[in-house]
Amino acid sequence: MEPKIKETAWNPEIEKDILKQWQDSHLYDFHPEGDIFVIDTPPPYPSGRPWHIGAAAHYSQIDMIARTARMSGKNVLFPIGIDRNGLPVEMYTEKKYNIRMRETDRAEFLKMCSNALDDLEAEMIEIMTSLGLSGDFSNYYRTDSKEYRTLTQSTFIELWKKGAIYLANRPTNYDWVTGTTIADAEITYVEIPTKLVYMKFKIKDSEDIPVASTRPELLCACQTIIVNPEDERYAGVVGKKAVIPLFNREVEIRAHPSAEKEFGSGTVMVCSYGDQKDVALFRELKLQEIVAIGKDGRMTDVAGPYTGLKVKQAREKIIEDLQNQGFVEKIDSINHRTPVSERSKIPIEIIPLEEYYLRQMDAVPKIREIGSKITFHPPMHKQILMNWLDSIAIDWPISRRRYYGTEIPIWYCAKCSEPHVPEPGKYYQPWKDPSPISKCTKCDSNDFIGEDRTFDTWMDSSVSPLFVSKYKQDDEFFKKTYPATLRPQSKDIVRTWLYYTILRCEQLTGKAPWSEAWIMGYGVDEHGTKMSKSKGNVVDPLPVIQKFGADTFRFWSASEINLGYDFRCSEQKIETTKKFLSKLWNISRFLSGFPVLKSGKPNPADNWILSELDKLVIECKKGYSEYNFFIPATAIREFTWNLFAAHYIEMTKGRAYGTGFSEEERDGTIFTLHKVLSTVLLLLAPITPFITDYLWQNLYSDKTIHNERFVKEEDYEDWTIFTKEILEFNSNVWNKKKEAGLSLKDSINIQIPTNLAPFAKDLQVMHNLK
RNA sequence: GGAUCGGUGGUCUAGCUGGUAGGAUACCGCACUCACACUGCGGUGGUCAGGGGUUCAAAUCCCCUCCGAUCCA
Repeated sequence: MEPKIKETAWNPEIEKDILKQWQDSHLYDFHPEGDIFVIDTPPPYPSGRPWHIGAAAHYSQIDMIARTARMSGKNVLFPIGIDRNGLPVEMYTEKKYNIRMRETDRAEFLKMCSNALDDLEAEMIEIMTSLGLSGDFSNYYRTDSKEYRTLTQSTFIELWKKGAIYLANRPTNYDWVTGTTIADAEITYVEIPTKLVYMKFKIKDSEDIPVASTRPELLCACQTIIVNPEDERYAGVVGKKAVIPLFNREVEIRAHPSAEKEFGSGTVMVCSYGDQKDVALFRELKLQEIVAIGKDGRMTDVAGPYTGLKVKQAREKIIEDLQNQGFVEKIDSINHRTPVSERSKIPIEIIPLEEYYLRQMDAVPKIREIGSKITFHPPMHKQILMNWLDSIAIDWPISRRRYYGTEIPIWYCAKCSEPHVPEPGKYYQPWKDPSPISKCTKCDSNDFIGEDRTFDTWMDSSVSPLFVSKYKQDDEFFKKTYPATLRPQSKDIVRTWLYYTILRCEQLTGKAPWSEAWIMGYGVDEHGTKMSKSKGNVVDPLPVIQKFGADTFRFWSASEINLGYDFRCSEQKIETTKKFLSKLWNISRFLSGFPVLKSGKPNPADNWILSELDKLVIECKKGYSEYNFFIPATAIREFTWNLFAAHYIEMTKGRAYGTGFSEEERDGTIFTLHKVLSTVLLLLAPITPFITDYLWQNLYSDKTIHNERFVKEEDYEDWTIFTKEILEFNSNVWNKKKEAGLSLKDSINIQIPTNLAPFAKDLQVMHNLK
């Protein structure tokens, strides 16, 4: 019999034609009716080349979720967005054009950022398309678009009017060279040779204690000394007052576990602010802050004789003075892990600045309640959210001294400084737009100054479920699509994106933004370490996909990634995954030589494989219901390769060809062969949409597989009790032949076990038994 | 300092409501050319991180220690 499929291997080039077929037929268009399933897709950030291979795997899996929902009969809204706000693109642009943001015209700088993003975005879209994502590419959105930024600003104005926003002075990371607050993400750590100075602090009625510090210039801002509670050396001085050298001010000595016994002297002076640890301790111990460093990077007047000196100069001078007055015990030279600004390369300072805050402290109990009702896949990652809720200590600072972000829509009265927000529903750029407010509500002045700061990008990202559901734009659509069904994302941004989204959506709508959250680990290199450009272990997904095809990449992703755990990315593993697609292809090629029969009377071997197939269907359904594609991928591969092809097809080949069997016996098998393959194709369709659609349309239908529904289990009589014995018998025969130096085709005399009597005829033909 | 996850043949991974440690890859050997060399069969290789406990029985449950990854401070 001539196989209908001619080629002997799956050719990934075919994917392009299939993709075109899908696009032309608008196969994945969303219809807002019936049973609706909304995915709150993460908009990826195009911060540079190449895109992370782990991200490509991530989006492949999100697509599997969409396809799973579609095959379960849902109408799926699978939006595609690109996140374009924030600092990384500013840094990318500065580097690319060798310019500095603050020395460039703002409008011009924004244009350059936007152009840079366009290029990076194009490649991202290309990867997403070629992966076969069934998302809505024709309406893809950008978080820096007028529409999106209008939403961010409108929701801010809404919350402003509810009194959820306030201005406060708090310690923030500050880069005094470029004059801006910076986020933790913009800080890098470098080892810098530093002097660790052991200073003598006097104590009343006790011996002096040594205090080691790398920041002696902050002595004037010291508010307490801490020692480890288990440190016997200092047990006697806890609770006593120590005198700060040079400044003669008294501070209390306290016990605190964050003091390391092994580091330096075992005592730590806590100053406002040497590092993030100091900030936490000031907050925890409710200490009064003393601002020692100004925005110009110089010591303030609390530094007494050191006022006006730059931090580095002040440090040198103070060490000299301490030595001259006998306060120095010794000085060690150490390499200190110092936080520096990624931009200016100088150590950052932590200084209090006035920024806008969004109230979140009072919302925590409500968020905890909402969070507990959201179904997490896998359930263990709900803990990340709950732990975070327990540790929230301050409100959310939302203003940033940056350019490429959504502008904070506030105008200040030039006379009395009273802040005014405009009406929601429009996009405002206060740094260049004329004031939409005509008269100050406080002093009647008509002169205004626009705010020049932008929002933290999470202010934009946290309203994504509202944007995709057309909040305040299309009420009818909103009612049908909000709350969304599921939020897919990676686990490292649970504390940010997931948390902020619940917070903001609850504040605005009073509801949870989705009922399910699907949390993925992330891609690490083949040795298990994080990929980063500096380490040079980044794998570019584009050539890998071009070389092996999207389906190979997708099947690798499904079979390699256990939901919620980190996964390793190795090109070699992706390559070997291709073998399975070849196996599937060749099984289909073999079956394509037989007519497709709609029914047949199954023989014992057919009953056996059909009941194994039923087991597989149940297993896959379990995996799909949890959106854990690792389960169906590995189960299908195991079944197809090691049961169906290796044993069942070999057992029934003779019968399928019909030599020495009745027509009824033959047709029962041909029916079963197609029944099994068509079921496997349906089960695989969400994972490998290209090859399954191609084979489906060549063998079973003139329509796409992607309009089909999942098969249901059929409750066959259970023949799986024979599985173990069949496998053992076959293996036994193959081994005996090998021992005897016979070819697999040669005849051999082996007794078929009585248990396997129902399969005797098939086994006899298969092994050419005497 | 806190949290989460992990430590199983050279490498990677499944098993973890306790009952002979499974698979992939690599390596070695053999075979066939039948839908498939992108094949089939077989083999070498493991004190399941270490220690203690519970049990007739522990990779699996409990405790401690060590190591790694990530996040938060």
